[in-house]
Amino acid sequence: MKIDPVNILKDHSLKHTRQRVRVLEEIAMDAVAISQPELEKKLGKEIDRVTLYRILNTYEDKGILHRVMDLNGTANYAICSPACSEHHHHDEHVHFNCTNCQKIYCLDVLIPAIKMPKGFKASAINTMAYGICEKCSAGMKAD
Amino acid sequence: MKIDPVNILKDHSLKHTRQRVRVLEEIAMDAVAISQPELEKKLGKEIDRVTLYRILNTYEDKGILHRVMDLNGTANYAICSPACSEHHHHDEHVHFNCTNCQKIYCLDVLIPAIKMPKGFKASAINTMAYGICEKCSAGMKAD
DNA sequence: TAGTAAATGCAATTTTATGGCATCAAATTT
DNA sequence: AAATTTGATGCCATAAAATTGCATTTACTA
Repeated sequence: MKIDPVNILKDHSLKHTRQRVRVLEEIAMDAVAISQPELEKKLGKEIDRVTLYRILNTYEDKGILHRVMDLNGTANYAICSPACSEHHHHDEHVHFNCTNCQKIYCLDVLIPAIKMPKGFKASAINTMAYGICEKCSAGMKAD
Repeated sequence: MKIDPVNILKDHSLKHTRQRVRVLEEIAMDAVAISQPELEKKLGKEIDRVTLYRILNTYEDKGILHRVMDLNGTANYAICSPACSEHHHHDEHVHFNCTNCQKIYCLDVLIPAIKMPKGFKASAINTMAYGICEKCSAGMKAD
């Protein structure tokens, strides 16, 4: 799927700014989710720290990015599927957090249906697998 | 299952201190996981903030507690099953995070087996469902 | 019960996140 | 195209969360 930052912004009636485009470019670059600290390291020279926070929040609110927490409670971001809309995310695939390189992958595997106990009404579900990713198990540095 | 803080400490060759016992008591009290901030609020008068951090870390390392992250990246703690041991957690049940009262429940539902893509080796897996818990959907305050 | 090893509490520091506000840039209107 | 309006950005200050170092206290051992 081709990512076009300009159209994404237009579709969500967000102003087209250099900073917003850069953030989307950076996140779309990898097939994996990228963490807030990593983004900050990559973009820190061109985008203010505070602006980055605000852009990420806006994108999450609008359903452009989805946020996944890793083991350390650090936020990781990935592009949402087109099914996502404002205030309603559909990232119902399994995520994989490599314990070696820390990267988070969006796997092309759906989360199996889970029967909830009586009284519990689930509206979203999230599965994270932890282990070694393909790159790391192949012995190459994933960075 | 009956929780006996003193025995738990003994079993893991940890010194028996007032603070450590209190933390275990507090966490064992509820069937739900309790967040670090909540613990801090409850124990702040009797246990120093830093000590609480250290105790929780120790417990997690030893496999006494397992830590679950909620949507906001806040750490939540629950007593591990007896199968947990040092550096090897087995909390392979589904968690439920109520979006109303914020509590995290350990459901008595196992995480379904998930087929990993070629090259990905999962050693642990974690599923969190988000929605309304039984207490909140029954219209009562869960606090 | 004296000695030792470890846990606690406190102060200081670091890291991470948020809020206010002046300035600047993008879209809109004329 | 220039002016106007709307909102995004950057910087400053502040708040909140987490970590480190060290003196003191506490639990276990001999």
